Amino acid sequence: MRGASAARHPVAYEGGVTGTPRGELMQIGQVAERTGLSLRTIRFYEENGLVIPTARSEGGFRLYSENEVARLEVIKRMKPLGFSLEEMQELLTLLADLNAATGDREQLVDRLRMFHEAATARVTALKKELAVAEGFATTLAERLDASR
Amino acid sequence: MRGASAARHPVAYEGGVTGTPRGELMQIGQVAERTGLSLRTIRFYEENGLVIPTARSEGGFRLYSENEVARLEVIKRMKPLGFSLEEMQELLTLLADLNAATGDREQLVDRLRMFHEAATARVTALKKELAVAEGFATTLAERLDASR
DNA sequence: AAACTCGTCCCTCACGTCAGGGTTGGTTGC
DNA sequence: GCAACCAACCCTGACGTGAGGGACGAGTTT
Repeated sequence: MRGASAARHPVAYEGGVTGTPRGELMQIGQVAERTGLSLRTIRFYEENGLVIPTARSEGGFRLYSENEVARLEVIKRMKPLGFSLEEMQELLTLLADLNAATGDREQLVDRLRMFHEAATARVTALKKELAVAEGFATTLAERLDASR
Repeated sequence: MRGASAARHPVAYEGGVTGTPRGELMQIGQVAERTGLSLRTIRFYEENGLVIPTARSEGGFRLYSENEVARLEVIKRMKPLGFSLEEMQELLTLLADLNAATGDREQLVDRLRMFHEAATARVTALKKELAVAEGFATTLAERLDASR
């Protein structure tokens, strides 16, 4: 059995002591476990250029570093905003570019502003949805009460 | 041109004075206008047994009564709860059956309770999503601030 | 004639699911 | 000391799903 088997079950996967001694690469299953995403989803994200493994094993296994995991976590945070995968990719590279502090920040910041606007718009939409959902839930509750 | 043209735009569709003189049937376009759903969506709902026109014209046009419009409004209220069309249909008939006060209410009420539970669960999920969305939005705002 | 509607068909998005085969790495048998 | 084996893991590819969107050519209403 492989070392993975030890981490497969509830044996702690803590910082570098047992599991993956910092700097080591993990394969897709471990990434899925840590991010809560499905293997299929992670592969799908790759198909769409969102998260590309840093390496492949001899036999073709995807190998990821902490970097990719972080990227996936960001994506998870973006999801409720309802952006498409394409938009998420754009935003991710946009943020990276901004961090890289390359020349013409103007355009970048402009696009960032647009994303921010879209985000707040979506937030208000979500609030509205939530209100409707709550309303319907209480309607159901009343019906329940009525027919008791 | 149909009388609809007047109502097509923000002319109020108020109680039976101008528009559709109570008791009259309307065709799909008018229903779409009133509910804010697309024609395609309404037809799609029919395909799935959710809302069936009370009648058809000689030539096959769908004709709806206020009843159907009400049903569509209920569906609209359900949507944020994330139920599938099948579940929505079930819930709709369930509510109708309950109103009809037929025999074995026990089972019906039980199912209703399940729906209510699902609804509240979904509400908490929505709240969580909203929180994440808000969090990300402020993250974006901070980035914007930082690169100003 | 203009506006409206019909049914049919293919498209989208973000995955789920299934099939069939390959890889990894530890343990056995020789 | 090394081939065989095994379980767990992973691969690609293809098709399915849910909830519609869009386009089309033809028919209907007004």
